[in-house]
Amino acid sequence: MSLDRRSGCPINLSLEVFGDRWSLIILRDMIFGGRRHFRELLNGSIEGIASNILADRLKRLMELGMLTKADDPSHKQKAIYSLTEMAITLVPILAHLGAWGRVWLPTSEELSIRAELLEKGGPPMWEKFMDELRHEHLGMPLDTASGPSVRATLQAAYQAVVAGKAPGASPAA
Amino acid sequence: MSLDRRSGCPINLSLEVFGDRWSLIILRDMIFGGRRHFRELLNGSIEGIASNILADRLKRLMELGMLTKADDPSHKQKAIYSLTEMAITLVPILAHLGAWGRVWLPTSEELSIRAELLEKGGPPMWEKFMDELRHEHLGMPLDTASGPSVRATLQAAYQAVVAGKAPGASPAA
DNA sequence: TGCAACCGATTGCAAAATGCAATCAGATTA
DNA sequence: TAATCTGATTGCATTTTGCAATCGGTTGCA
Repeated sequence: MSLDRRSGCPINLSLEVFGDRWSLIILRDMIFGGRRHFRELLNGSIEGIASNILADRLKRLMELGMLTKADDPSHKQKAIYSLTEMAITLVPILAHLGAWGRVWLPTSEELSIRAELLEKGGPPMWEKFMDELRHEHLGMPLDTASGPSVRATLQAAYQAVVAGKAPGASPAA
Repeated sequence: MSLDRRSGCPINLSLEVFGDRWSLIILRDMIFGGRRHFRELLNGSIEGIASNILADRLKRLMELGMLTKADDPSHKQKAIYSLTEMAITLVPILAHLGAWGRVWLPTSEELSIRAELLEKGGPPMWEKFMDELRHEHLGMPLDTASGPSVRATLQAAYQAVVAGKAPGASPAA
């Protein structure tokens, strides 16, 4: 896909790539949620994307070089979507965006705990996370002695908050 | 203005604020271009925003707490728009966004030189810039012995590139 | 073998957002 | 007083979005 190219300004061009209401949501679910299939993205995101919009955005993101698509060997009709390096390098931007939104917007506690952790982890954590994504999506080698994955760490924090808020659950899990 | 609040996720809420094609362009022109009036924003941006969209987005950004509007004392019919702290803290995000776009998208040299400088300046430069914006827009005191303003520095670099590219101009300015 | 469930989409349609040009009333300038 | 500039507003055609239904093929299970 070619950009409209309203101007050659880096900010404008970035907006032409993901300056809509869904592209970055899809990337967020792939990056932080680990989703790789159409249905996972369709049913997984709390915002409830429509299937035609999802199909359109996946196609667009592929044409822009942010995603690739491959056949899932285990299921003949399943397609598996992978992030490219171009998309993986969005991690610091998403971290900043999450941090900004957490400060200025009415975020919910359980959904902002991950942004908080990612902010506190800072660039070292982002780099570790990007390496893990490169491993998952690009098949790059991964440093073995690196402890639990960043995604697992973020997910555990999320679960802890949800458990703490759920009625009857043990807050001191 | 109330957000649609598709979800309380910080990234989603951030997208609901400026996840469209124009809001961040307007903020970019105010932050980096120093534009404060309707006409400056209308005619100044190279992307060419329509006046009804500009009016709508200014209103929306005001309702979201990103901008304020006041009468310009020098011209009775002129309105002057100011950034709030909420908008000023977008500077690091814009810096990251510009850096990302410069790497991955077909940016033009003259329009990406500012992003490059801002990236090289890093957080210290961003902080200085934000302080200058707080001075301009919020009337905060400014450290006096701080040299030329960040905006002037960025603008000078832009002019130098433009002069170097212009036929007949002196590249070694 | 049958059959329901699931796969990645596609289609049709109404509603909303966008882009564009013309226009507005008041204030300023010449 | 006439032209120009101010921040908008209006009307209208085009585009995008949101939503529900549906599609042909695949899979898992009885």
